[in-house]
Amino acid sequence: MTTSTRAPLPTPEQDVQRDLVAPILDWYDEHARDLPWRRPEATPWSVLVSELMLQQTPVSRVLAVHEAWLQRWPTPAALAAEPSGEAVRAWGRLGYPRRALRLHAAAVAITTEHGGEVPADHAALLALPGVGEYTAAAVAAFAFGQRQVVLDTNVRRVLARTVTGTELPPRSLTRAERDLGAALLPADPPTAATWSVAVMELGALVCVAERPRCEQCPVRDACAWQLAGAPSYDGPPRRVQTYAGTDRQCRGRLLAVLRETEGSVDKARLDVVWDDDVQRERALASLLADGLAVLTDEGRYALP
DNA sequence: CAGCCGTGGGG
DNA sequence: TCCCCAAGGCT
Repeated sequence: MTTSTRAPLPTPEQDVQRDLVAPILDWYDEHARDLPWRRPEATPWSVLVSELMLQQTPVSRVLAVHEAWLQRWPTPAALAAEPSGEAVRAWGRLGYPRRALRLHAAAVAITTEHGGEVPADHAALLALPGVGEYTAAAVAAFAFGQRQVVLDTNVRRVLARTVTGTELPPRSLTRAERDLGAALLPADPPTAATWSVAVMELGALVCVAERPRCEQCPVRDACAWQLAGAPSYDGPPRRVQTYAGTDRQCRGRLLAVLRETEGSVDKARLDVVWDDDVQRERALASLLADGLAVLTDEGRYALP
């Protein structure tokens, strides 16, 4: 065949498409987990619920709670019709229970302001309680197939390694990372959405934070971090989050009592789960302030 | 923007 | 045991 023009030299974008994007899309096609919120029949509400639950919480612990949640509240309106305390109770031990409150508040907002339908618009999603930049982009992409830059901890780590050549991304999201994410995003919206979930999956299953399974990685040969000899992270030390003895642990103990109790409890029931009086009172006050607990007219405590 | 907000599994 | 950290958001 004859061509009237010589094929142009590959641009950097085309190199990236060939070396990074295509292999990761192929890898995802073969290795993607079958997760409920990824199935074709998954509703935007199911996706939104999953995203809130997955914030800082592993998939393995989300699965059962997500299923029970969707069974009980298949629509935002169904959840909005119940007291927020029921959301907190059904949240179980997923952690960060304020997320349950935010999800309930989001359900109320969706019901009252969006006719009961999860909005598809990024700005409208962002306005929902508990929905930040990441979650808004994720829902727009995964529930509605939009072309969005989705930058979660997995994506940031994969891009840091494969493109930037560092073991870990910066502590906070940088302009450079946003630009990089935008530059890599395929032009076609459905492909872009798949790309976003594919990079996340690679980060979750292969390009993990500790002991990455590089031997399984589809882009190992193109990985800047590998090509640089896999230098270890040299930034400022990452803050280790202490937990034992903290207010967080104390709040968790107190809320567990309320969660396991139908109705209200006497304060003595709370006093026995934490020895330090000062810390316990402070934690209880913070739960009340957060709206995770209420004080009844009888001086007892309960979920809202 | 640094600090805070839960919980449990794996190495 | 202890340490790391897992699809962030909010103030």
